Amino acid sequence: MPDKILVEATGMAKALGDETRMRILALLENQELCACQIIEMFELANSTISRHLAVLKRAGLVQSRKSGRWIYFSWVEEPVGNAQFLQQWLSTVVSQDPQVRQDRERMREILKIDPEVLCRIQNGKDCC
Amino acid sequence: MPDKILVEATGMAKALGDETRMRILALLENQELCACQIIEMFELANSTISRHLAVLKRAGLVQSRKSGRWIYFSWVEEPVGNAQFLQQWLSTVVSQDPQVRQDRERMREILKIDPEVLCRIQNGKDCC
DNA sequence: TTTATATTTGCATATATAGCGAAATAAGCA
DNA sequence: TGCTTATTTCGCTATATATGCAAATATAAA
Repeated sequence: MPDKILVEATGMAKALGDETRMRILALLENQELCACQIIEMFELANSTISRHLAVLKRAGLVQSRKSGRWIYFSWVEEPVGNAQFLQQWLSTVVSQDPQVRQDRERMREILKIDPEVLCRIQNGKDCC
Repeated sequence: MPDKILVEATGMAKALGDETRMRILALLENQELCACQIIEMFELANSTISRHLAVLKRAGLVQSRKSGRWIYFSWVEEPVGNAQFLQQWLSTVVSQDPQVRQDRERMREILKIDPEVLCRIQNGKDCC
């Protein structure tokens, strides 16, 4: 629990002030996802998504854990202070948003694909 | 109540993602202030503060009213949706922050000064 | 109407950040 | 030990935005 709560809060707000990051957080609400699954969701370079995830992590909004070859991201468990409040806010936001609903449907399809296949597509030399 | 809640939420988060704007909001929590009083608080050009206030207003976090020569800013009354949630969050944030406490003490002093005098100082030709 | 003045807008600059591709890192696997 | 590969970091460009100064706008006062 930091001393400068306002500074921490500002940093978190800044992290939330990007639509892509908001959508990433929406996907992570109830489940953890590995980077390649999130990358597959957006039409952005994997390096870009990686950066967004780093921003969210640095702000204290998500956590990550390594498992085998993959890194899984999720909302921070048992949040306190600002993180707790903002998670509650996000829950209400994402529950109402049509874009989020659409993203989640698409994520259900992505989850059916073996992560190995996803990564091969994303990193393979077989370009468009 | 907009359709794209996530977009609105992102816009509000972006508006909150600046320390000066956070401190302005903290000052406005329980009282309305005219622009010149807020300007006096920060060592920034009056145009800069004006711009910050415009950002907060456009995001739906503050409102303004004209009275005579001055324009008074305040938190939106009877907020709904995102604004309501964020006001609650801000209330908890600002209640704990030392910087905010310091700002408020200083604002008490500023409020003792006649706004006419403040504006004369801020706009007068008698520069440093 | 003319003058004074509170706030905003326009223009210019500096910094921050989102984006991509390529190279680097790190972690299994053979 | 090498080899493969999931993710991150680096170098770069383009866009966004925070800032100040000066001009414009809007309102009150004379």
